[in-house]
Amino acid sequence: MTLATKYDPRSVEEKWYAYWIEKGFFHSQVDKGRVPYTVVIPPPNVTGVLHMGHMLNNTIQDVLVRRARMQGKNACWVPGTDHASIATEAKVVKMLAEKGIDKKSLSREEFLKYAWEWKEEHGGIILKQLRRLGASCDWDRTAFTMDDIRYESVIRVFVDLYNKGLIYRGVRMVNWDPVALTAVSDEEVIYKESHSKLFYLRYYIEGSDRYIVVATTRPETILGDTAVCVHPDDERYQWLKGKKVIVPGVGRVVPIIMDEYVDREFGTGALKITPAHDINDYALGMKYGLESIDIFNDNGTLNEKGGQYEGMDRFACRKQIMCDLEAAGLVEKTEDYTNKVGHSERTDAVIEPKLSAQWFLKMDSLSKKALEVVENGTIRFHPAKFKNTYRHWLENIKDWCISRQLWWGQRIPAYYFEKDGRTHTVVAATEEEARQLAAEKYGYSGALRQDDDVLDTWFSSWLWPISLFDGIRNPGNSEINYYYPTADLVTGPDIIFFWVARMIMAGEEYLKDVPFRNVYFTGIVRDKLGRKMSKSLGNSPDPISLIDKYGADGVRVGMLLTAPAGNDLPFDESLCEQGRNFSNKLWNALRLVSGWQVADSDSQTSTLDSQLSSNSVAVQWMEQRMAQVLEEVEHCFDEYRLSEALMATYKLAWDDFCSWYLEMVKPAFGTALDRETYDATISIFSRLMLMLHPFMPFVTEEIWHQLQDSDTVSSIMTQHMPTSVFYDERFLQRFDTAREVIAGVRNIRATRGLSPKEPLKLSYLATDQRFDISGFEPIIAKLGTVSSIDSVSEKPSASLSFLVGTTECFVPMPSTIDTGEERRKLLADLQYTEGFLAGVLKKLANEKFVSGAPAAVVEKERQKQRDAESKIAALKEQIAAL
RNA sequence: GGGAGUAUAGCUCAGCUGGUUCAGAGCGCCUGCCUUACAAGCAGGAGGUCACUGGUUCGAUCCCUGUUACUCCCACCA
Repeated sequence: MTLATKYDPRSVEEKWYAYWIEKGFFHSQVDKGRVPYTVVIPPPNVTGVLHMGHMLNNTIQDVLVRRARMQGKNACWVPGTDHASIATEAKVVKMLAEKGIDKKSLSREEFLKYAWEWKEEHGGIILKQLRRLGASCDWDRTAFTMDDIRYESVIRVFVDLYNKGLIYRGVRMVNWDPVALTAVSDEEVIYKESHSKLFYLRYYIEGSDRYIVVATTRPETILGDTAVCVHPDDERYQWLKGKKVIVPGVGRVVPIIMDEYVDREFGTGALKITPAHDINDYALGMKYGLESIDIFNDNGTLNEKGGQYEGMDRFACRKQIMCDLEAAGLVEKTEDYTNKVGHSERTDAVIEPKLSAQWFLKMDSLSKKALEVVENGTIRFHPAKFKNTYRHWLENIKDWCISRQLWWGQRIPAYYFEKDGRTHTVVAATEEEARQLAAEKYGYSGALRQDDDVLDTWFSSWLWPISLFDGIRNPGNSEINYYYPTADLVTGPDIIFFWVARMIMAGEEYLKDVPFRNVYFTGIVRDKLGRKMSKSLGNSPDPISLIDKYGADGVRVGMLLTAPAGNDLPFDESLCEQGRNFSNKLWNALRLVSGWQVADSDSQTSTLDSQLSSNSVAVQWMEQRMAQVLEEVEHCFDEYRLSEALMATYKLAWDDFCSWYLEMVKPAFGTALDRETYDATISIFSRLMLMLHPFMPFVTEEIWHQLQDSDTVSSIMTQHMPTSVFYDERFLQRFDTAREVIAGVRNIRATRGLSPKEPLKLSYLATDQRFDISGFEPIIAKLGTVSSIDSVSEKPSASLSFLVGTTECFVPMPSTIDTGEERRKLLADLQYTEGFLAGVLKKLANEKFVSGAPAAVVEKERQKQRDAESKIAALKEQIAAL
């Protein structure tokens, strides 16, 4: 069979992925005889499309999962999607608007029908895209945070936590998103620096022509002002005690209050109080019994309390009101000011603090346990620095606002009814149960009204590792018992609070155990300029086009090569190119090997390659080198250093295997390779594919198959990952010496203009016992094109030399050599070495060093001295010989 | 305002308990090569005061002080 010069990923990838699915290799089921290895995917938004962050994240998961599977573990990677309430609802609303349908004109049921249709149509694209990447998810288990099992789990948990007294409803100041028209949690508010203005407004004292100046960034909120506050110890304002002021432009008379909350240094030291629109003002309002005037509609426009500004948008109102105040002479001055303004994570709208009735989850007891398991190492973070972030958040945690004024999500199972002039609440999983409860507790049997709100998306995500195995509805079922806790979680540090911490809480609450043992935090994928990849910047490459261009293996390698845990990943397409080149390199190694003629030694001895003697040494070396790298790789995986593990394997394959090993055993043109070496080569090559398979699933499967007797094999996926065995370090070191000799010869050829084809006679001065190339002579001869290797006691005349360690090696000097150039080089080397020796001697002359340092260190220094001295002598001789 | 982290070759990063794995890797770059596996390649090579400053030590890229620069997280200063 002839193989194409270039590796073609496309056909190979399609073929093998279909094969893997067909054979059910990704599927896992409970098997008590095997150790489980579970990973749950961070569920992407159901309507999302794959971006580079997903690529990185899922590549890492796949590497871990495939490796575990090959280690004989029962690997189970559960995929799924998140309903992403706000994001998805916003998309559906937008889609409807494009069709000319206003959400407000629809009933809840009608809207949800559209939403589910949309989900069925557009949902799950991202999971299909993951297949292109090679993700070995157990697709039979694909879940959705709003499918029946997950929906019911969420509802049950809500009821349970309510019954435990951990969930309560209350009127609080919450973060209101005026675009999505819902409350959001503290974590969903992103504070961004913004260039705004600080306005200084005059508040006249009632019945006086004196005024005080108050600074504000939000002049429109004066419509809701119900007090002005100063510091009780502020000398400037003592005279204001008990006075009242007139809100500028509004005319309302409000009291002056005095409270230590006020920062005397800021602005004028006087603060306007708008209890309805600022969290701190709200607290002060409560403290002093102030009226709370809400001036906004839910969508951020002014309501009827806004008087003449009614119906205006809050920002338009800001401008207008300043205009009007200016005209009325009520503005003292305006300054540029930089402050942080909260934006909605989902809609980017400026968050409005708003007083409303919401559901909250108490965090005190939940967070305590969650902190403990990370502190005591039951769960390990990689990198560990995120423990700090985690601790800080949990120690300062506030109750979680879990209700959202949306329709797309799990509807809160709280039911209301009126009896005896009061509103009562019952919480139950179904309306039927709620009815019973109402009857039992309150003797009520009329109609119930269900709460309109749905739950925060994260209130379903936090159960993910449990609900995927139905561990909420069926506690103690065989799946949850077997697969939980999961092994590794791979996610971004940006959702450590949203998701990681809360999953830990849910795990402790419902299974009394952690949800995972390790958390691998990936970095953020950035572009070459260090900018975050985003749609608006247009700097995010489309992952699928990258796969089309470089192959899935190429892209995977590209992502992994520069992605140490927790570090941001400056993505550059050339990395994928490197990955693609590597695939191709492996492919061509296959082409080489499969083109070899093989001869059994007893039958066709005469046609065997004459270098046979070097082959067994080569095999021996490659085996040892592989064992060494396997050990290194195992160590890397233990510490979740995936990019290092890949790089070590990459070098083993490219440098050691291709550049050295294959060159060593490669038969001369027209000759055959002995059977023994051929078999060893196939074996080594195959194991190399196993080592690379977690990183590059497709190309390794393809090559591995071509290396086997095709009728006896199933898949590389079902093979066992090789493990490190004993290797002889001294042997490997001695081989490196031989490598240096070869490099030395090649260097001389390259720099002195010697033909690469003309054989050279090599000799060396055997003065240093560390220099031991015995057994490697045939290899040196072959790769260095050397016709003879001799140990000599004297430098041969008319020769060029190079040093390997302290040993001088020689090749005959060609007549064309430029002795002047040669002399300059040697002199420079001599000068450097003399300087080096001087440093060593100085150190040895230091009495404190000789007596203070360990004997071994001093001896090393003495060795350096001897080496330098002999090198200097050698260099001087060479110079003289010129 | 609080906390954490980073600073090593042109770029991205290793360097685990201070001492020949101490100055490394990959990419890039330079110079030769279309050597019958691979130019998506082969061979060779050049690049660094280990951010700056003091200190501890016989000895510091590594430990401690301080400085500077950048990054991230948290926080209700209008």
